[in-house]
Order: sequence, then C-alpha cells, then structure tokens
Amino acid sequence: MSGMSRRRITSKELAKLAGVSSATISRAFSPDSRIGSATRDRILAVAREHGYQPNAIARSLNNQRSRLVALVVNAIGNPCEAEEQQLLVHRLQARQLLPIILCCADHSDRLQLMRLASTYQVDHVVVFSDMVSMQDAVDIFHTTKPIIVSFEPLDNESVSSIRIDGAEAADEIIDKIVRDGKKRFAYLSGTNSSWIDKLRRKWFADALAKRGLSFEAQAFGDYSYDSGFKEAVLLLHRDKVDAIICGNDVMAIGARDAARRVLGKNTPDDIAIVGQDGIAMAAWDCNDLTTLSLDHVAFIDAVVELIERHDAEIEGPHSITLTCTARWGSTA
Amino acid sequence: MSGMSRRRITSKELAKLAGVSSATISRAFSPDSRIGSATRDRILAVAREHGYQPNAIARSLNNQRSRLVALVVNAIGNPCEAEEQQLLVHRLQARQLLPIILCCADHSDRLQLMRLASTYQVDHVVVFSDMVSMQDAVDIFHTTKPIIVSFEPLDNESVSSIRIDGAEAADEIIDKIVRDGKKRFAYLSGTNSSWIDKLRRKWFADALAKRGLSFEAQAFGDYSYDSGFKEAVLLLHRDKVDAIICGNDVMAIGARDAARRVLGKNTPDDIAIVGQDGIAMAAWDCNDLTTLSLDHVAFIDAVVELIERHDAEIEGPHSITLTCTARWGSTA
DNA sequence: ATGCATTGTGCACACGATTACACAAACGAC
DNA sequence: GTCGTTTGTGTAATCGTGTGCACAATGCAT
Repeated sequence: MSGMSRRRITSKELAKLAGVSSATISRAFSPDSRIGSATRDRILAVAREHGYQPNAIARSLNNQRSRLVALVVNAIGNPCEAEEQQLLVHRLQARQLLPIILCCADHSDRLQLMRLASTYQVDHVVVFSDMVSMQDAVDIFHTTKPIIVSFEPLDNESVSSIRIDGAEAADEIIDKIVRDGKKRFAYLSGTNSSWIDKLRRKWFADALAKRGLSFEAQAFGDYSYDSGFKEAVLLLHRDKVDAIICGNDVMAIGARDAARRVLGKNTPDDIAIVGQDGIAMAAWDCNDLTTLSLDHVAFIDAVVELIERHDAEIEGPHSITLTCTARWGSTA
Repeated sequence: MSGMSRRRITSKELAKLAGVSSATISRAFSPDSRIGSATRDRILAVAREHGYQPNAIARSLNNQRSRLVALVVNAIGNPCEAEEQQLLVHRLQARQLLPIILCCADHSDRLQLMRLASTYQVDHVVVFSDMVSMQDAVDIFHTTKPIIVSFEPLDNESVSSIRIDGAEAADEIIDKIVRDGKKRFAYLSGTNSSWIDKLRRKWFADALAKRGLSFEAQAFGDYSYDSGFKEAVLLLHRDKVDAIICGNDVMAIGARDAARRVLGKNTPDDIAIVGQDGIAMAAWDCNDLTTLSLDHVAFIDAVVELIERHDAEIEGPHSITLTCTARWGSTA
C-alpha cells in the first residue's frame, strides 16, 4: 500500500518475491487452473501487498481477446441514444467488458476512426449510429469475426442485427390524429437520408396511405432541438401543416416550442406533434409528448444477447425484432 | 479488398510478402525512422492490398503507451455531463487517443471498475464524477504517472486538477433574487455530500450570508428531473421557501415543473428557481432557466491542456481555474 | 584511393503475460 | 514394491511490435 511506487510490478518480479515461477503467478490469477490452494493464497497475498495486477494488454496479446467493445455512436449528449448507451455500458461492465466510444460526428474521419479502433483488436462492435454504412463497418472490422450491429439489416453472413418494427404503433397514432380532424401532415427527418430514418418515415407514410393521405411536406433536421424549432417554423408557416411527425423526441420538443412561441399554436388542438424514441425527457411534465416509443431495456437486452452469442462463438448471424408502442401525451 | 479473410495479417507475414524483414515493416509505419522512401511506398502498397494495419495491442505492450484514456463519469445520459463528455471525446479522437468509459453508477463496484481499467495501462485518467474519491483514483492509477482530474483539488504531487470558481456569479444571482423580494431560500443538492456539491453550495451560502441571510432548508436529490420534482414539492409545501438553488439544471427544470403543476406557482413572480451547469437544454424556449453557467468549451480546453502536459511528460501537477458566469432566464 | 559520415536493412531481444509439455512428487490399488 | 493416475510446478515457446546494435552500401571530401 505504499502508493508511491512509480512502476507497475511485473509477473516475473512478483514470482521472485513469492519464490515461484512466473507461470505459477499466472495460474494464481486464472480461476480454473491446476495450482495448489496454499500456493495460490500465498501469491495473492504477496500480490495484494505489492499492488500487482496482471497486465491486460499483455494478456490480450496472448489470448487474442481484448475484452474491448467498440460503440459507434452519433453523439454522446443527444438523449435519444444516451439512455441506451448508458444501459449498454452498464451491462458490458458487468461482464468485464470495456467500452470504447467512437463518436462519429462528421463524415470525413468516421472511417479513419473505425480503422483506429479496429487496430485495438476489439472483440465486438456495436453500431448505434445511422451515419455509418454497415458495409464500411464490415469491411473495417472483418477480422473481429462477426459484428454486432443494430438497425440496418445487411445481408452478410457475418453480421447480426436488431430490427425495429413500429408500423402498428405508427398506425395507432395516425389513426388518433386523423380522427381529431388533422389533415395536412409533415415529416421532419433527423438526417438527410439514413436507413433508420427512411424506415421510420415509411411506417407513418403507410399508415397515412391506408387512409388516403400522404405527407404534404418534408423537412430535414439533425436530431437537435434547434433544428426541430427552425424547421417547424417553416413547415407551419410556409406549408400550413397541422401535424408534424418528428424523427426523434428532441426535435419534437423543439417543434412544439416553435409552434407555441412563434405562431401561438397549441397542441393538440391547433396542431399535433409526435416524437420518436420514447426518452425519459418526453414524459416530463413540461413536455408530455406523444411518441412512438421503443422499450430501451428490451433493446439493450437484445444487444447483450447478440454479444453473448458472439462471445460463445455461436456461428452464423442472428436477428432479433422488437416492436414499438405508442406512448400518449398531450401533444397529439 | 477481399474482405473475406478471417484472420488479421501480421507484420512478419507481410514482411515475407514484401520481401523484407519485419523490422522494416515496422519502420514503414513509423513516420520518423530511417527507411528508404521507395521501400516504404512499396510496403504501404502491399499493406493496403492485404489490409494490414499494425496491431495496437502489441505496439502498446512494447511502447509502454496504450493511447487509451479512462473517462470516469457519473452517467452518460445526464446532460449536465454529456456536453462535456462529447466535446472531450472529439478532442481525444483528434489526438488519436481512444476513450474508455467508466460509468460509476453505484458505489459497490466503482473501485473494482477502476482497477479493471488500470489493468489496461491507460495513459490518462479524467475523473468527471463527483461520486469517486480522488484518493481512491490516485491509489488505483498510481502507475500511470500523474493523473488528470477535474474539480477536486487534492494535495498530491501526482495530480493535476481544474478548479471552478462561481462565487462572483452566485453573488450576482442572489443579489437579483433578493432585490426581487424573495426571503426564504433552499438549496437542493445533487448528491448526498460530494466535494463539488459542497463547493457550489458554499458560493451561494456566502452570498446569502453577505446579506444577513442563510438557507432555510436543504434537500438532497440525485441530479435527476424526478428527484428535482419530488424534493421541490416538499420544499415549497413543507418549508414554504420562495427560492430554490438547484445542484444542476435538470433538477431545476423538475423543480420548476413541480412548482407550476403541483402548487400552481410561477417563476419568477411567486418563486425563484436557479440551475447550475448551463447546459444547452436550459436555454430552450420551454425552460429559459436562470443558471450558474460554466463555459464547456473552456473547461474541455483546460482538460486537454492538462492531458497535453501529461503527454509531453512535463513533470509536476498543474492547476487551472475557471470562472462561472450567470446566465439569465425567466426563472429568477 | 582512402577515410569518414550517412543511409538502409536485418538480427535478435524486449514488452508481460498465457499455456503446451515435461517432470517430480504424492497417492491409491493391487 | 510396482504401476498408473492425479496434482503441482517449472521450462520454454508464443502472441505482434518496436528498437538498439551491427553491418553493408553509398556519398562526399581530401
């Protein structure tokens, strides 16, 4: 417990101190290896005394297993992903896996960043971001056996994926809004054209089509409050819509604020606003959003299940489908 | 570009393919090493063709430098830290450093988690969380030379830190509220008793004392909207306060909602509510919070500066002080 | 032509662990 | 007492790079 020693002690040095060979040190730290229990106890005691812990970098090199997991995300701050990230990080930590965050803000260095991470021999890759092409991810991480991804289903033997189905819930929501008398719908996308965005838009477009309607206008934001606010002003003013389906909850809050503040219109009477994701903030009293909600716990359960399959070296990709539900607030 | 090769190619194999020794391969990838430029170009071409990239794990073992950075945080979702995390991650990535997230939710395994990370020979440690004692961090990471931390100043030769000063801004805010006629103040803490919480409370307590006032009540939340909501109900109802200083912005939003919803009181006339952090959400139209704001960019600049000093092996700890400012909204 | 500095490359070892193999000791069965 | 099995430990190779040292080749000045 001297705490002052600058350098980390190595297994060979500890071996000398304990009067054994370095192989025995290693065995003392591997639960299922042949070693006398007296020897193990003595070694662990000496190790504790000198603050020894096996070097995970060296172990990874030998093992061909780093216990590192790359998480590819759009952003850290944005709550639409944050809740899932938080859950996943906890689950990984419980399994003694360490998450490396790859934050892919702008396109230029996304690939370079992923290449850097692949260099660290990560055991798994979870792609949360809809900004990165799955094909790119596969090309870069092809060495790490199959890849765990989410959202985008890719016909590749080495990719497991999670599919999301919100068609039914979207239908319920559209049904309610149409019955409330709204006629002119707009879709406010979160990205210019990502796979997940197209999918979500289709759920609502299909529900409208079923009733002989379609989107009168479409706008593109960037998943942020500010973009929701700005685009909503245009949609309401220029396109005279009375219902806006937003790509996520944060933009929906921005749109609601814009309607109230700039045009003096209130939900749900003058205008209907719908979010997507079902983040905690959407349920706050000041927001009370109607939203197409995904069960985050179930989602992360699915991710963890895929990772466990991968860890157990079960061959072949696997696909899990989750269903969204409508969560009702006072905005639609 | 076959993309089908299961195993990663090694430097020795590439050496055979390029007709050189593995040492030369290594040199081809090190910018400042003695190697013929023709040889380097040829090697890089062959490397690209076979998808070779040097193994960072092996390099780290040899280098004694992992280029990994441990980020110790309270939570990922909570916006009060998220903006800083996001900024820092980008800055680290730009320096080719990979962040490992340690999310310290409950106390039980915090230390174990940090020990696990220290095993990976991280080059730097940034402690954002006020839930972990700096002394623990120092004990665990003492091998990674000095530690980069934030907030808690610790008298330790191996710890650099960032100090935050919000006394003056707190004084401004209290001044305004007192001039508005508020008399009974409460402080709503974010944690039971963390170092940063005590510090922030003191800024406001001092400002009150200067005017012959003090906190009439104190409550403890957990930095969440729900805890802000719940505690505010008690403070307003039971303790009849008319001003609440909150430990962060999210709790302040919860408190504002509680005042409005449960007791029908509005800011700033009936009651004053103040947040801390200055997150983007606080400025949203629906919130418009008065808050003690910290310049996140300046803060992360400071963190990066400390990391750079550390990387350059400049000896000795260093301390940087940042000043908060008052950001005015309609809640106080 | 000789001496010396510079450049380019290979050899071999180090980094710190894990693990197949070998071997000694202990043990039980007959 | 002998053989076979189990148990515990050491030896040495291995994981994939980086790098000090040695050495050949080249360039340049005299």
